[in-house]
Amino acid sequence: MQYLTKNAEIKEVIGKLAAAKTLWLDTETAHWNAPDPKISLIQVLAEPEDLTGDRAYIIDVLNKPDLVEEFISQVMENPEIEKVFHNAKYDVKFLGKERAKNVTCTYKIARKRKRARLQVPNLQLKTLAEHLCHFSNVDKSEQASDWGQRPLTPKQLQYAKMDVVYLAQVHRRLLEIINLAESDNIVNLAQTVNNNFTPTKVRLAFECPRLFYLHQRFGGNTLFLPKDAATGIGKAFHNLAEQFVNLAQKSLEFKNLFEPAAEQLKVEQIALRMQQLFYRLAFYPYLHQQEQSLAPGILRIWEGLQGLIRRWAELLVVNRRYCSAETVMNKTFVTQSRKLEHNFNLPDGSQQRVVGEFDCLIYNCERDRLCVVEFKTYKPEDTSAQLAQVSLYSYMLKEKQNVPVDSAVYCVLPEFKEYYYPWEQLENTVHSLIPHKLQQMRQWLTWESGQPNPPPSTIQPHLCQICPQREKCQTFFDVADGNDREAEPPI
DNA sequence: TTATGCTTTATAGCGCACCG
DNA sequence: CGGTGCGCTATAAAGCATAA
Repeated sequence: MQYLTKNAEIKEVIGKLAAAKTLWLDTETAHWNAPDPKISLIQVLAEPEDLTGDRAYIIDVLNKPDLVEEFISQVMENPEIEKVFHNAKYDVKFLGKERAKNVTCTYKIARKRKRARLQVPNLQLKTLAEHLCHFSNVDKSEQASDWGQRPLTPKQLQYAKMDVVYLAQVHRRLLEIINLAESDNIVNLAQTVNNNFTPTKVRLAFECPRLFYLHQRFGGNTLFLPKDAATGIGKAFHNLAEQFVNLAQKSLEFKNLFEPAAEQLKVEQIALRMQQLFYRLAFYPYLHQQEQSLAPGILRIWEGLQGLIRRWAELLVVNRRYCSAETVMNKTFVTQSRKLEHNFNLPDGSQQRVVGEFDCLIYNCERDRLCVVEFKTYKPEDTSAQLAQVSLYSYMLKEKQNVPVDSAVYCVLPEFKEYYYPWEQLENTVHSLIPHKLQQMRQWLTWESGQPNPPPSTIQPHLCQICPQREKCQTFFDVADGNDREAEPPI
């Protein structure tokens, strides 16, 4: 350690320090409690690998404002020199304030990273030196001693030199820790990409892996629509169907329909009354808040709703035998969160998360079964893919609540038609088909143009004729895999 | 494509920990 | 003691991802 008290040697050292790239600095002040504290020492370390403080300078600047000024102008103002302090604000107050350039504060760094990684009780330099570096028995007892006295005690000088040693080490460790944390963040960020599948995507992958691939990579439509593009019908229907459930549960008029004894209830009559009620309470108001442009579609929606209500009337009449008029609605229409998620174990040992939400959940008292309902507002072209989709809903709900769950698909347009899949049938589908399919889907998505084994085209040639991305599929896969199309079934 | 909800961003106030 | 500025919290707004 060099303890500098003579003006000439101090000036010489300041001149040397002015050429440094980085300096680790600390100051001691006298009379910190008084109205005008005075700076007493400037400790400087230019060689951070010094663990003993032997290479540290202790510059005595008590009552030497001209030397302080020289230090400020030569070192503090020089933006080429990085000045590292702990709680820099305090020291900089005595060393040029806003004139100081390129100042680093380890206290600030530590605060920024405290929550993320640092496991320390507090952020004092002493604590950081002990917890982050290999120092023990860091003595801070001199910190608040009288730095205005001369001569300074050996203990004070020892403390003064070690402070910058701790500072340099703590600074180095903090930078290491930051780098670690940031590279971790990058990794985490990269893994945040969407790697979930949904039952809808699984259905699509069953219908046509290529369409699934194109949609996933480039977006675009996925619906196999025959020709009449009945736009917006699906959304409107889903909304209205949900409104019906809400109304049925809340409105007394619906409840009153089921007051008579179960044997006296006639499905046709109930259905008609519910249709009328729904028309008056929900559909008519809906009609009038819509633009007239939907007029052609709106009629079809009403037809679909009538079919739906008719079907539900049957179910309600059955359920009425098992419960009261008050409870039949709440019992039949299960309104809980429709969101589902499940991690599937794949054949290759990995896992795949599937998330999704179903349309509607009903309960059949007679069968003592829940049933997930999926609405379709167009003619289904591939019922096995549809089965795959609803089997996922059933399975995921069953896993969540640990009761068997049936599935139904209501094709409400062009006329009401129901597909019903009892759980016993679905369970087998899920176990035998889904894990393999999920694994395939994952592989398909990693396929790049030019590689072998592209996602195969649908095995149902008639779908290609109504495929919404027919041209894209042809050009993309023709270029990528010229002779592959030859192997496909003729359309 | 659209509705929904979760995430990010914006804003502001406040307490607190740091230095000697 | 005293100045400071960061992070935490609460709240609101905007953006983004996602599901069908």
